[in-house]
Amino acid sequence: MNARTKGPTSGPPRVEQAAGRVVEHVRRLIEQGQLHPGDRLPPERDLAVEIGVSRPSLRSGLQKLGAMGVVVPRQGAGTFVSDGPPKLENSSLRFLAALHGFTRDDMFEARRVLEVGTSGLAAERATPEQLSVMAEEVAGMFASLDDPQAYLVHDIQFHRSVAAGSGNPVLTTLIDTVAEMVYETRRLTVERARDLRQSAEMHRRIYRAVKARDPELARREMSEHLDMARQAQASEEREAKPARRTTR
Amino acid sequence: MNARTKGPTSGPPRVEQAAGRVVEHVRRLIEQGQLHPGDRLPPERDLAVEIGVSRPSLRSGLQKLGAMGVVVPRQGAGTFVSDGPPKLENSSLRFLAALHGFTRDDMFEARRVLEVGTSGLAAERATPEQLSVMAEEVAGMFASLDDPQAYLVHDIQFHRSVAAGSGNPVLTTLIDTVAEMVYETRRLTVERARDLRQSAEMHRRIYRAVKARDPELARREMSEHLDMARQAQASEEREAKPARRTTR
DNA sequence: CAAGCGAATTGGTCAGACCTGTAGCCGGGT
DNA sequence: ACCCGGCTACAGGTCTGACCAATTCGCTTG
Repeated sequence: MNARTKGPTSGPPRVEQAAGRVVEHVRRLIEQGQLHPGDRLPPERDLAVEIGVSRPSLRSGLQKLGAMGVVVPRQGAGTFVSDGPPKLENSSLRFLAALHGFTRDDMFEARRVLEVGTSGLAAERATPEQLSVMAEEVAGMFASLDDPQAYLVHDIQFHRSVAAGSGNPVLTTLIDTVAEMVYETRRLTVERARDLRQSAEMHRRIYRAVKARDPELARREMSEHLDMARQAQASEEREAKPARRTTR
Repeated sequence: MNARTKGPTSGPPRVEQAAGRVVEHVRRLIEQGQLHPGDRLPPERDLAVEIGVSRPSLRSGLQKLGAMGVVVPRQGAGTFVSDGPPKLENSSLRFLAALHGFTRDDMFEARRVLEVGTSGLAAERATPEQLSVMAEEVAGMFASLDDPQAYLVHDIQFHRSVAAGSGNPVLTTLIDTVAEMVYETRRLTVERARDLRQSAEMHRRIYRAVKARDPELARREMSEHLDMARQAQASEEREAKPARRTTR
């Protein structure tokens, strides 16, 4: 029975997973410099032949790459290598949070470690252009003290600009990933925020420390700010749903 | 049921991606506590019917979840919710590195920001058990000064134990992800390492600072150590391929 | 020459079939 | 009575082939 004619192809016991082969193949193309951000991949039908797997398998592999944020498919147009800012798929952290019970405080703490260190680096290296972006965002915050949602956008952008000022894309990516999760929650509660002016003031102090090239001060201000922000959000949440327990 | 008869007439622009639906469905199961780490998912054929997509589409979704490290398929047995330590798929960072040209120094710097902050937290909170794990790994390092590969394993485990000592799973996960990439390279060059004794000595100093509950000192020692490690690896690499010219 | 239309291209999905690996049942041998 | 071997149902892994939906772009037409 086992000796019966093999299936449609010469398929020997391939231990290689088809989807995995696809990922490997694309990785090789990228690492060999044959594929750059923004490039279009070959059509699925061609690529499937090229790699030697069926189209459904190829598609599984592309889904995998899509989940990693490496490629972006556009129906009717093709599949493209991601060209936006580097970003780990945030849903990944979401799942880990749900599976292992990460708390909001854990997130905030991780963010604090990341951003405190990064703000110090930014104070050492931020370019004048980057500094001016920070300044604009601070101004934007002061200009939208009566519009919490708009304020939140400037808040996010300010932190991104500080991260960018460090000149380290790895740190920028990590901060984006963690911060996004925090902000996702915040968006729902920010309407209840008070003391937006005080928050804007703290951002301005961070900016001034960075501009003054004082890493130590920048770290201290950032640390203080994030600690305050954590408490603020906790209080907003308590107010929003006093009976809400931790979503385990 | 719900036969989505998509007649050419009433066809509403259902942009719902099949694979996306699968991910959403599983996420809901997890967040509702109906699926815990280690659990087995329903068979693909059943799950496909339950969600209302075809099996190939379901499989695409599962690949996506697999790429995020949420589920682990085992041929013949079933698909299981990951129960190991939380971990972002490292290949994700590999791709970002290849796509956006992250350098080894960028990685080391990110690691330094993460681990310096985390070692401070560990100094404040590590439990006696965690401290003893750290001590064991330090001992392991001293015991394998003449076996670079074995030394490297203890090195890795020591850093993990310090991260664990912070009690913050988010930080632990992030450090694992970044560190893994660094070690991946290191494994190839560690044979050329010199000064393993000095490295072990530095680890011991970190351990003593953590045990002494001195966050400031722990941070300083960790920072110094990682800076030294970065230089060591750079020198190992230069030695490994001195004739390597611009191949890019 | 410009606007509009339709065919070719390309991703998105489905259905059915077959192979391979795993785990548990069951019988025979010890 | 116990243990070991093969057998079988189950579950994941893959393929073929087809059709739908969105986009692009060349071609026709006013």
